[in-house]
Amino acid sequence: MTLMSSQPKAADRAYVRIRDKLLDGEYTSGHLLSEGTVATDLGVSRTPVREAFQRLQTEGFLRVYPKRGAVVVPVGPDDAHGVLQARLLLELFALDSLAARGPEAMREVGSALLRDCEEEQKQTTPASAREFGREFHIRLMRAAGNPVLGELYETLWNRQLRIAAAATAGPDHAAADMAEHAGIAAALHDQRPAEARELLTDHLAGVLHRTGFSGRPSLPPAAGVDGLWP
Amino acid sequence: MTLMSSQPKAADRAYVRIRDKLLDGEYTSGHLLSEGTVATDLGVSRTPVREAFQRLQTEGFLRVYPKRGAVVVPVGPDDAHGVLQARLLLELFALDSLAARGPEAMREVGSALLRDCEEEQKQTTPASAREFGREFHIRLMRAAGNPVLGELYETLWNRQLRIAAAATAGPDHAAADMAEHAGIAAALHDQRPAEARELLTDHLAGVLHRTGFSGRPSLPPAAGVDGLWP
DNA sequence: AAACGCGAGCTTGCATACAAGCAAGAGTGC
DNA sequence: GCACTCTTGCTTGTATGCAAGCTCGCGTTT
Repeated sequence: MTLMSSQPKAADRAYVRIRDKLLDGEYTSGHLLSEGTVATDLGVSRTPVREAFQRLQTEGFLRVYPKRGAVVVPVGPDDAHGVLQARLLLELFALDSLAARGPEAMREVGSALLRDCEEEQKQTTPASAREFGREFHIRLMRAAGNPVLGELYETLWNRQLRIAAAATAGPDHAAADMAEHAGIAAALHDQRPAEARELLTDHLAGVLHRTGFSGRPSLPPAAGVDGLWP
Repeated sequence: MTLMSSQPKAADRAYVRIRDKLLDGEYTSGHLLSEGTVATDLGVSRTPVREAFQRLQTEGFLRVYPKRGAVVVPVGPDDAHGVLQARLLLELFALDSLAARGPEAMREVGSALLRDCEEEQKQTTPASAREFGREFHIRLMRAAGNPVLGELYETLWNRQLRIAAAATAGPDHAAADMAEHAGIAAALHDQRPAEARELLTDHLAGVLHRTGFSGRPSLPPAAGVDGLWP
């Protein structure tokens, strides 16, 4: 009889451990790592590691070269800006969808988020703060009512983990994040969608800035509206 | 010496063949298929099939249940509407980004797309039409200049393949698609971004409608603009 | 007759063995 | 000294063996 009850699969454990090593900088950008070495490093066979490599490749962490190995893809300013712009596009869409569903929907979602923000602020740890940020934005995204975009956003979040890693590693940017989250939730609760939009834009700009990158994510204006072309 | 020169990996072949079987309806929605049967069916071992299953799961074709098998996820009206709305969001963003880059950028991209549209129309086959549609929209998306969103869009396209399969299988919806594509390209070429936006919206609505689903994909208005809440 | 238990046959998950490809370096011929 | 080749060690890709889990149905028991 086995002592382990309902153990998560070795492939999942390998995925998490490798991802953490990537986020902690143990595997540095540009480094070439092989299935075999990682497998012996984790104490498992190559098969689960291979599975984890594929997941990490689809999420943008690794790039697997046939018969060569997998390189840790470096994350640069372009990637950071691209991810934040994508988040801005999707999350503003979520806000607009929520607003279009009516004031009571906004109030409901806003109050729930606000309550959990306060709950988290009571006793927060770096780990819980990181997890809360993920929950906050994913719940906001789900409020749009489009499951397809919700799933897309989750992969997007995994992509930005490496970018955000630098941020959460800093002083306590978590506090700033939390305050901005609460502000967005409050604006939703008070049914001021325009303010929520501005606060969200500022929040993502803040995230980008706190990670050490310059610039400010923005979306292009709707093409063809008066004034775009004189 | 081996007769096969630079053979693509068996895993890739398995992926394509399984995906085609899914698109052709050989594997019907809700059907439970196992690695072993598919492996013997394709004449390879379970390992490449397993790899293909994972890819197909991330793309929304299959859902793998531990120790049970993989079920072909059914695609319903909600999925169709969600995918088309997501496409609308991303592609309108691409148009706006392109317009923001200036008139000459629009003209350049539009003329290139228009030229290839005419090239395709000269001699088209069902297979080439399907491939051309993919190329058209992906190139449009890449014109936005955000690689992250570009990759996201590709996964989105793979997701909509099952939805579009019904459409391309129909009479000759390909002709309608092609005409609408050309219209969008022409609007870009003539530097009328507002018209391009409308034509793209109509095009996606047409795709949804031709697949047998009702409704029309739309985006919510920007929240907080005057008139949203009286 | 009904309910319970348990084993057969399926499945996946992981480890390992084997083949093939790529790169770099040692060695040889010039 | 230089160039060329071949070997050696690494890597991935695929097949296979084995253990464990989940279902279902048959047999036994009550």
